Amino acid sequence: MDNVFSDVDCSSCDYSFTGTDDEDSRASSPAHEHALLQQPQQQEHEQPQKKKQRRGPRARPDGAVHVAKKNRRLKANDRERNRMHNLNGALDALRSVLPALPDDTKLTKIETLRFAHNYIWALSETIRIHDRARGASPPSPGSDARSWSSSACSSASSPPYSVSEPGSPEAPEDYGFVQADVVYSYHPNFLPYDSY
DNA sequence: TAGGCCATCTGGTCCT
DNA sequence: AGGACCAGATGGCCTA
Repeated sequence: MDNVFSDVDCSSCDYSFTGTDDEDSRASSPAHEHALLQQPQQQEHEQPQKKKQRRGPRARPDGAVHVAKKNRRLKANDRERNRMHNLNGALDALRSVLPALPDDTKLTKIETLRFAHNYIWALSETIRIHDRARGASPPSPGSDARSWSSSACSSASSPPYSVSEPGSPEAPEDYGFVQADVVYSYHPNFLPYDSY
């Protein structure tokens, strides 16, 4: 719930100003100089002998333009950071509604997505089987999650899996949950990663 | 120490 | 023009 940013520890925030830059790192804004210029990549590949050549004496634009450019970049970095934090928050929220693994290990991002996918599918299967058992009554109108499961999975086919990736399951049994009633006894040792 | 996972930066592209 | 989104690159941390 409130662990939305739990995995965003600030261990990675201890930016050390490396002072290297391809462009120019001197235009650091005091507001977030902590987020600034973690540009190790440029430094990393800087050849000791061959100094990285600028494109010419005019490669560096005049100060004002350059500073404006730099500021835009910094703002973009900030937004991007925020965006990723939001994404991680959503991922955490997703983790919080998934059954917890016994060893309390935190699912990785990809595992979370796969697990959620499997879990939704399994729950949908449960509902479908339950509905069928109650007299083959069609899914109630307006049913949301069921709609796709009853249409796309009308014959217990695999859930719609838009993210095609190598080894992505084609058959339901590849999803870790073979029978829908298995959901009731959700297997605590289910390792989503292994299914792929 | 290699490999996996992650956060961040960055430049490109698309959209409003 | 500026923001959102995306993918590649990079370096840090952790674990087998």
